Amino acid sequence: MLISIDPSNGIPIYEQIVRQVKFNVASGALVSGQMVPSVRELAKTLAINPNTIQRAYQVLQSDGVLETLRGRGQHVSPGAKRSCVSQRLQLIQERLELVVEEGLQAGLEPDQLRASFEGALRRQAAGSSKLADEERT
Amino acid sequence: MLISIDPSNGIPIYEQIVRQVKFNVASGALVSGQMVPSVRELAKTLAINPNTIQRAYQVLQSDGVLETLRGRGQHVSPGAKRSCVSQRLQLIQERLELVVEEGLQAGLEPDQLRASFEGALRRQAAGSSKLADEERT
Amino acid sequence: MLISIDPSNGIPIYEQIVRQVKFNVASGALVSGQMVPSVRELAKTLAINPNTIQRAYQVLQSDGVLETLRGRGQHVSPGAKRSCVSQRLQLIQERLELVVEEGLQAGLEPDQLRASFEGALRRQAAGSSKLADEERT
Amino acid sequence: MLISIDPSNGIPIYEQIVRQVKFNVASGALVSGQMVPSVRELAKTLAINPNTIQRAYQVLQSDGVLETLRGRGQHVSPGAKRSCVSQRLQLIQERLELVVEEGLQAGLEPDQLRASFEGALRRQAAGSSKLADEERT
DNA sequence: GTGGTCTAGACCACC
DNA sequence: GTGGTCTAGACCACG
Repeated sequence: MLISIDPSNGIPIYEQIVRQVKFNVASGALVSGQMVPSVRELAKTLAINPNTIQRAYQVLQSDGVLETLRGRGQHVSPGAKRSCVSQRLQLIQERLELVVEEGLQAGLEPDQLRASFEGALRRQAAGSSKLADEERT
Repeated sequence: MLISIDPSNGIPIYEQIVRQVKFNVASGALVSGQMVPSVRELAKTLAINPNTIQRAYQVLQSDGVLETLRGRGQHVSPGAKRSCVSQRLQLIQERLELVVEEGLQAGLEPDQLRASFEGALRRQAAGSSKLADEERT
Repeated sequence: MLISIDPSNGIPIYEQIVRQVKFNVASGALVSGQMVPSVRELAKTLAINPNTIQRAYQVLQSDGVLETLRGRGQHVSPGAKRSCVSQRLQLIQERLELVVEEGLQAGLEPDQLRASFEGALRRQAAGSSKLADEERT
Repeated sequence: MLISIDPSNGIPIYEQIVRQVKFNVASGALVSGQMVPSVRELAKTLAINPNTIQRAYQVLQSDGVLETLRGRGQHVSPGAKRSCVSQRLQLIQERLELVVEEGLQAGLEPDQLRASFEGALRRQAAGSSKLADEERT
């Protein structure tokens, strides 16, 4: 599992952790039942106050992503992957809906929006395939 | 000009005002040279602290949307419309790019994304035309 | 609104606050839209660290009971009463179910349980009416 | 004797063990004089830290349920059954009292509570008789 | 004035 | 060793 924090980007640190853990669960980098680093350990590796990690883990617990095993630590709860993935897809859907709405409100024709969309798709596909190529080397 | 504030949606109130003024300029509801309400007046009609209006106007000034006429108040600067429109289109473009990127990262196929996009387009087109119909009555 | 804290009863302080606020909402002592004391104020009156109050309010927010109004404080969200009441009734129902289950498992006959239940009902009714009488004086 | 542990349900593991041993004594699955598994043995079968078993046994000793036989281990003390049964009945009584009290406080009428109680009784009776049927097969 | 975040350090129960 | 709670004090954005 890889977590990286940017303390100066406006998003609260605990929130960054929450998102990245959910992202890791959704992408399969963290599987159900797997232990996550202890509060103190993660705090040390990220050079962050343990309270902040604690808070992130609390949020993840109340979102049903983590479960604590008494005295042993925290692990990814069963079923977490499914909920994280569906959450993520729903988020994307909502944002797509929103940007389309704003585009139409701004006076863009559906065809103009469609062209922008296809352009974005081409650029991103190119970028990611380039990345994949680089990884292959 | 129509401005509506929601004090409990997380977005700072001054930011809500900035966005809605820019929106109104971009859509033509506010034209260059037109005076905007004074700080005190707007504060009273929105039932909001004058400091907040003041701050919103400051941001709009430094963004080149408003200009102070000494002793007479504020008016929409010449050329504001063009910059607001282009800002808006750029913002939409960026967000579209971003949501496409996330969708691909989440493992969606381009065709799935395209289907979501077309669905959103249909729904929004239907919604807005219905709204226009209602306005016509 | 009346909140009283017992720092030595095992239940975390923030949890005691959460429960009592929900209780007050359910009983109508706090109505939708009403402001609750500010974090600092409540902290002072209860002689408790503001962080602890903050935490209680956070929980109440994520439970949909409170909403923050930017820069002005927190108020009871619309619809909070309904959800608090239904939560409470559901809790009572679950506990009743549980105690009946345990009673039967312990070998008690339904009639014995019923007698205990009626006894409890009589005692509580007597106690509460006595209380009501005392309040009347 | 059957003991099952859930490390992620919030109740301390040693407490879960204490309850289940008392339950087994009350129900007759463990009779006075019968030896209980050694700390190490139970720790191994439950895959739990021996310290935890040790603590559970300590509590059971101070509650008068278990007795140490020097060098031979622990056995159920004489009279343990009676005290476990009475403890259990008292606990049930208390909880019934409490739930009735809360129900009345929540504004429920005695008749409503009674209806809930009878409903719970029916459901549990049905559930347990079905279980008994299944066991018979 | 308001809430929100973060740090530092302490204490506790549990395993 | 683990997580959970609490205190104290600081800083920030917002109104």
